[in-house]
Amino acid sequence: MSERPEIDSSGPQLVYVQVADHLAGRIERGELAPGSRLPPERELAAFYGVAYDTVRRATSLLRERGLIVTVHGRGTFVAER
Amino acid sequence: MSERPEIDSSGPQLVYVQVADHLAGRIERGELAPGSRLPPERELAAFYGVAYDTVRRATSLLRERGLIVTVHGRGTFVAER
DNA sequence: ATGCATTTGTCCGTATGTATG
DNA sequence: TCATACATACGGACAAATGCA
Repeated sequence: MSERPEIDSSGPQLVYVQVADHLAGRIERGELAPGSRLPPERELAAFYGVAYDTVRRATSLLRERGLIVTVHGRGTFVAER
Repeated sequence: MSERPEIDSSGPQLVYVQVADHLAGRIERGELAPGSRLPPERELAAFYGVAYDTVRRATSLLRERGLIVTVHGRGTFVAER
C-alpha cells in the first residue's frame, strides 16, 4: 500500500484534504495505475487511521477532480487518461 | 426462533451488541445446540428488524468470543463445546 | 459438466448521533 | 452556530463458495 503517511488531525490541513492529497500523489506518480482499483474505502480508513466519513470526503474530492471513478458495489478506480 | 426481543436503537446499548447478547443467551441456554446452524444472517436481520450490517457486527463479536463458526457458502454454526 | 439456489463475503451510498473547536 | 471528525446503522448491488439436481 505504499508508505503510511502522517495524518495530522491537529494541524492546519484538514484531515480529509491530507488523505485526498496523499492518494492524488500516488495516482499522479503512477503508483496507482489508470484502471486499477483502489483499496476499499473502509480499508483506506483503517490504513490512514481515520473515519470512513473522512475517506468519503477525500474520495469525493478526487471524484470531483476526475482522478477516480466509483462504481457502487464494485469499487473505486483510477480514472483512465 | 424463540421470542422476538426488543431491540432499542435509541437506548445506550449499541444495536449490534444487543443482537449479539440475545444470540449468545440463546446459545448459552442451549436453545441453539452445538453444531446446529443459525438462521441465515439476512434472515436474522429481518427477524431482529435490523440491517445486515448490524447482524454482521454481532456475529463478528460472537466469532471472536468463539461461540460460533461461520463457513462461507454454508452458514453459521454454534461452536462445539 | 452445467446450472441453479442458498448463504456468506465485499463494497459503496446514505443517514444519524455525538464530540470537538 | 457551524464544519470537521468519528462510530454506528441502514440499504443496495455485486461477488464467491457450497451443495445439489
